[in-house]
Parts: sequence; structure tokens; C-alpha cells
Amino acid sequence: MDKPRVRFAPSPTGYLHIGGARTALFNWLWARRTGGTFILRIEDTDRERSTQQAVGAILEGLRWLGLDWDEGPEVGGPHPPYFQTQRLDLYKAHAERLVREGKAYACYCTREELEVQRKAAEAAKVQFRYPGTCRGKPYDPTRPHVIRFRVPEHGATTFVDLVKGAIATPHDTLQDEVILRYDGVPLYNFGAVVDDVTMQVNLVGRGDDHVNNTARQILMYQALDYPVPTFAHFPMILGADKARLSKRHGATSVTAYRDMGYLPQAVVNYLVRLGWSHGDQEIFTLEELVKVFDLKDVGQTAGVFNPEKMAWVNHEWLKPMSAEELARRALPYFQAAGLGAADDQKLRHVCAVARERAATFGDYVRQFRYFYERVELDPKARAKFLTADTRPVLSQIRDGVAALATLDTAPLEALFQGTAERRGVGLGKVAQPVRVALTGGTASPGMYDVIQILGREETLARLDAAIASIG
RNA sequence: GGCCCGUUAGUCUAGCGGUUAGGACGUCGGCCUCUCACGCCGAAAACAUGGGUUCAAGUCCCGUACGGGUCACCA
Repeated sequence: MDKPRVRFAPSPTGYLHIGGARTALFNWLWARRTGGTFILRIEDTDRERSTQQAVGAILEGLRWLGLDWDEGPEVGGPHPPYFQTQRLDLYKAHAERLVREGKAYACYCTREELEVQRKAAEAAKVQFRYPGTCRGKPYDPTRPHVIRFRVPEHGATTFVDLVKGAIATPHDTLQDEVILRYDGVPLYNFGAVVDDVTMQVNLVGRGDDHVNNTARQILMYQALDYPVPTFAHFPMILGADKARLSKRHGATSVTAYRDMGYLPQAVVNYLVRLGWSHGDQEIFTLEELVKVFDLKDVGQTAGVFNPEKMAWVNHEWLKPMSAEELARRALPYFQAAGLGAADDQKLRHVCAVARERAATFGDYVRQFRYFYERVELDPKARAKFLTADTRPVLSQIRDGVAALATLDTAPLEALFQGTAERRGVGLGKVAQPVRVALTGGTASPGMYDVIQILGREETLARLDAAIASIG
């Protein structure tokens, strides 16, 4: 078999959706795995909804994920252009050829007429299908018309899907569909076929929602006398309620996850595991995936998008990173939150303690904001730990910190343990009040780290404030 | 509603005629411990359902139920 030529063909009607990203990923992986070609084509024939911003957002999303394309917008290739609205002549020529050969015909029915028929069918509770009114009419290009594809009335079209197996579509469920609008812009099925043919795509991998288009498209390939590509339909991604994933399920754009502090590798990792597996392995780098990915291992059942597992995957990616690398990557998130962070020793220390405790950079900022600004003390924690009983402890630690030569771990440890021993209590009785005073809550990294990160001045200030609040 | 596709724990999945039905997320318990987390140990939790075929069925066939997709001059 020839080297696979696959494509991702989004409509630029919005950002890059999680589902679209996975479709792109599967195609990309297959191309990289097989040494094939990954083509990006923009299907912008819906002029009402397509926007230039959406094109930009999609390219940005793909690039962020690390999915580069061999042919397509901005990189060019042997079959330009890669925007459907720039290929109108091509569709027209193909449509005219089909008309000439009697495989398609001009239809002069108005939308209004068809709407009346549709309503009537609905009232009669029958499925409306275009009745072929204009099938025998002569071609008159001077009259407003659309071009309809002539579908065989009997029989069925069968194909073998790479992931779903054999699928048969009876022709009597099809109709003579419009392939070219009155203004010459093609409809999806026709545009995709003409482009896939002319771009020499030999493997079409796309979402499950296109299964029902496949037979119609195959009929068009055959009418055009072109080779039929292989198809692979990937199962849908659902929300927790098993309905197709949509905005109401939460963030669905790839860049939203970037903005929440996910790593692109983690998003790729999670998405590939949704509907594909390789033994018991959970964590994959892109390089590993390129080695082991196989379309044959793509499952055929729709999968529920699970944000918790995606966070876990992200955490797995974050944990082995050095504090330096984490700091470099986390910095923009701290800055975006208006916290005066810089890529310095402090940030690296914050990241070192955050690493085991937070799954995304968004969580870093949320959970460790107190390292950069004073936060309100949790009332319950305050009531429990900042009391007349603990006041002496706070004072001792305060004076101890003030007196230490350095804030290295050993002297801090000696200070805390000494204080606990002198008071005849466990370390917890000392650490918890200090923790509340310094971080505002009862859960935080170890106290020595916290003090080192805050620095002597800030530590003393917060302890003083806590002591003063007890009165 | 017609047509198409699907159905292993709450979720993602392994399984490819004979398994104590495996792994992961999440949940619960324990250990560790200055709290939280990490880590480690452990637990609960699944073959939608009814018929076949077979010595033997989560694995094959049919029905039912449930879920999804699709029925445009959208893609």
C-alpha cells in the first residue's frame, strides 16, 4: 500500500475542540507512525459561520499540542490552496463533469417549494426525501439552480471501516443531495470528496458523526471514477451525562486547558488514551506514541471525558520535572494572576513544594498564592489554632526566627523541636499554629520550606500579625 | 420515527472460546508524618438483558432494553 496520506479538515467556526484535537492527533500519529503525510485543510465553505480568528485559533491549538502538518495553511504543499473557498473552480469543474455524464443534474426547485414539501412530509409523518422533481430537466445555466447528485435507487453501499468494521448503507435511505449551492459553493460531502481526491488522501480518519456520510461520498468517488480511500471513524467523546461533549460540560477548547495550566504533552496523553490503549500503560510521550500507535487499537465505543483523570495525567507529567523547569513554565501563570512572581530562587522553591501537591499550574497559583501575598486567615483554623494557649508558641517561634543566623533547614528544625520539647508537646502543636499564621490554613507544605520561601521579614510580619490578632 | 453504530466496576480500558475477569482514574481503609500532599500497602466495585451455538461464552449468532450518531442550499 502507498504511504498513508491523511488529513485533518476542520471547519473554522470556533476554537479547536477537544474532540477535533483527538481526531487530528489520531491522524497525525498514524502519519508519523507510517512515514505518511499529514495534511491540514480548512473547510470554510460555511461562510456565515467561518471566521479568520477561528482559523488562527485552530492553527494555534494544533501547534501548541505539537501536531505539525506537512501540507496546509502557512506551510504550503503540492496541492494548494488549502482553504476550500479558494478551490471553488475545482468543485465547479467536477460538478459540471458529473452533470455532463448524467450523474448529477441541475435542480431549479426553490427553497420555499422544498420547504412546503418538507412540511407536508412531516405532517404525514413520513421521512422527507427529495422526490427527484428536476431529474429529467435539461441543464439551463441561466436559471438559478443547485446541482444534485444522482443516487442509485436500489442496492446498498458497503465499506470496511478500519475501526468499526463493515458498514452497509441502503441506498433507499439516501436522496439526491445537493452538492453545489446556487452560488457555486460546494456542500460538505462533495467538497470533501473532491479535495480528498485531488490531495490524494488515501485514508480518511474522522469522527464517528461522519459514518452516515461515508456511503454518499463513496458513491461520489465512484461516479467520478476515482479510487475510494480507506475510512476510519473514531468514536465520539461524551460528557459525564453521556451526551456528546459540549460547552455545557465545561471547557472544551484545547487552549482553555493551556490557560488552566495543563501541559500539551499531558493533554495529548489523556486524549490518546480516551479510545485507544496499549496494554496497561498510561503515560506516553509523543515519541513513544509515534512508535506504538496503531489505528487498529482504536476502540469503537464512545468515551466519557473525565477531567479528573486528565488532571492526574498532567500531574504525572509535572512530578518528574525539575524545579527550574517547573518555574520556567509556571511563571506565566503566576504573572497572569497578578502575583509579582519572577523566575527566581523563590519561584523555584515554590514549584519544588507544589510539585507533589498540585496537578496543574492553575492549581499552583490557587493553592500557593499565600507565598506571594497575604491572604485572609481561615476563620475556623484561626479559632482553633490562634488562641491564648498557642500565643506563647507563636512568640517563641517568632523570636527564634528573628534570632537565627540563617534560615537553613537544620536550625529551623532545631528551633521547632526545641520549642516543642520545652513546652512538652508534640511537633504538631507547634507547627499547626505557625502554619495558620503563615499560610492562613491548616494544610500546606512543611513549615521549614514555608519559612524559607517567605523569608525572614515576611515570616516575622505574619507571626506578629497573628500574635497581635489574639490580643 | 427511519437508517447506522455501540454496550466489561462511577469513568478510561485489557480480554480476542477454558482467566481467581487484569491495569488506571476516582472512592474507602491503613502505614509514613508538623498539616496537606507524595509514596507504599490494602479494600469495595464490572461482563446490560433474554434466548441460542458449543463439552465450554465477557468472547460467536438472534431478539430486547439502553446509549450515541445521522436524516439541510451545516460540517
